[in-house]
Amino acid sequence: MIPSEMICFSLYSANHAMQRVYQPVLAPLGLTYPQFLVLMLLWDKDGQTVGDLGRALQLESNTLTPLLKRMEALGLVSRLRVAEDERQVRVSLADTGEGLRGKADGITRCIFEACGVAEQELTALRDQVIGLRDRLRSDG
Amino acid sequence: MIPSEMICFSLYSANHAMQRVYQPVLAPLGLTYPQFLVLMLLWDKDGQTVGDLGRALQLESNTLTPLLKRMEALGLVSRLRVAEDERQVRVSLADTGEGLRGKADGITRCIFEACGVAEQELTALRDQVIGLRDRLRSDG
DNA sequence: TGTGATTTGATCGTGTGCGATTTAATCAAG
DNA sequence: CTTGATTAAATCGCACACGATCAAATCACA
Repeated sequence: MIPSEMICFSLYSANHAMQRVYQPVLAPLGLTYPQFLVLMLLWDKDGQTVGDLGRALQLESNTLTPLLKRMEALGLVSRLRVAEDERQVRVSLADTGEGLRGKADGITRCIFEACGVAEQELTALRDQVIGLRDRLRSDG
Repeated sequence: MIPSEMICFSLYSANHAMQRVYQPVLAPLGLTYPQFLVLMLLWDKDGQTVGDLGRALQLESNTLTPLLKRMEALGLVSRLRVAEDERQVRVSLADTGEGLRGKADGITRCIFEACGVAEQELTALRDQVIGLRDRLRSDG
């Protein structure tokens, strides 16, 4: 059995292919793919904590903290301890991050076209992939 | 919400979930997930060049060279310049890598069970994901 | 109230992953 | 033959990703 036959490798390579499609779109904005994911979450709901973002992206603070610090240095977000619970850090959109909000639609449309699939078919595939992901998570 | 916006994330998170399933299986063998992928390719066909492996995994030499050097240091593979074309490097299974060959079936079966899906359904999903991946590649 | 357990981020080291560049070998046109 | 283009790896720098661990804040409960 060779890797290309396996579901794991199909996800591995499809994820890579997706990131290669995003790269030329995000690079002019000075964003990486994980940074864009964080912005998407904040555009939807600003002021989430590091833990909130981690639960959404399935990433821990050891990945998020340096990532968010880089985004802070770029003026994309700001980081502030929560007054009621000083353990938590609230992440909010800063000027540059807020300014990019208008670009999001164009980017997602661009990616959708690169998929070359009808919207309905893409939605069905997404749900199947998410279903598999959740079964994998529950077994862990 | 546009699906293309989410299909990317479903692949991203499903790939993460898959690697988390592999990790406890591979760690006792001292392997990482990409290292396991390389071994799978070599178990199928030994003596491939760096370029061959790169085309199969969609990775460049800047990723593969350090990875293969680590695998060489672990006794998993050996690296040798090709005599007929000194630009190429042939990667072959070494003792430790050959010795792990017998474990492959158990690992893939273990992953399959973690998916919690009938084989037929998993195969269909795999083909859809690969189809999407190839359309993404062709547009790039 | 006080003390141990828990929660939340941060830090550290290692292993990918990739854009850009470099080096060495081979090829191709004259 | 030679010289410029091409190809295959290697190198470098940077950004994730994660296991292990730490520090500080908060909680739980006697």
